[in-house]
Amino acid sequence: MCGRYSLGTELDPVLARFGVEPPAFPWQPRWNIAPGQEVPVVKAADRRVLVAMGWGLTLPWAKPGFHPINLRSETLLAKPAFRELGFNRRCLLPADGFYEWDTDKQPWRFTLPDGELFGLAGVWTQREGRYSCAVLTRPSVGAVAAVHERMPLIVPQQVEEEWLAGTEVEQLLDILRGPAWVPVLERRRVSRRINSARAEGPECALPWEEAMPQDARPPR
DNA sequence: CCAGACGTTGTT
DNA sequence: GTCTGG
DNA sequence: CCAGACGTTGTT
DNA sequence: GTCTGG
Repeated sequence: MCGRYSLGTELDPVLARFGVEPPAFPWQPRWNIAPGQEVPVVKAADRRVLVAMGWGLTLPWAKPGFHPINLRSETLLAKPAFRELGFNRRCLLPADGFYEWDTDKQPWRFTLPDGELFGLAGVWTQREGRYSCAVLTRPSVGAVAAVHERMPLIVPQQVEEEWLAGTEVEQLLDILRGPAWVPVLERRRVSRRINSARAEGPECALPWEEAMPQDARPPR
């Protein structure tokens, strides 16, 4: 799945890459974005806008404590509770990396080859004036598959506009998971300091080997 | 009809 | 809200 | 996702 | 074990 990601860049590259105006909220490069936190999200309005959303959906009918951070892209449109979000409330979560833990609880970081920015597919809600969002997931492919069964759904730049504003959502979801768009991701094992959601800074992306010796004795 | 669930992952 | 199960 | 807490009363 | 917080 996708329970931690990064956006360790200044604001300007994000504005340029996603074609949005500067947001109303303050900007901080982030290397350890965790569920429950406020995250920058691109959604379509009159134009694209960059707004702050809580990661974890707040739904009008849900009991407190029910805040899905991921939704399966394969079943999204079939689920009564979520299909409306898939059709009408899609968004992108700008990222420059995401983290997955392997079966031995070791964290790995995934990026595009040149550290390029990319968008994670998401859906959003608004409740009492506050936005919230969830990241769509898919079965892992490529470099991720050896680490974890599931990974976030990445929206290639070529289809971002259709993702945000298009109407053929069902087809688009299939295409995004199809062989034409298998993302080329680089992988590296990173320091276990990422485990704590309080950790922050570029050190969160440090290769495991360089984080020795504190990482020399992993748990289990 | 009303009541109850509605998510993911991984682990058992 | 909307669907399923009883 | 992982880490960390998981209780109460009364007093400061 | 299970829930909350980040």
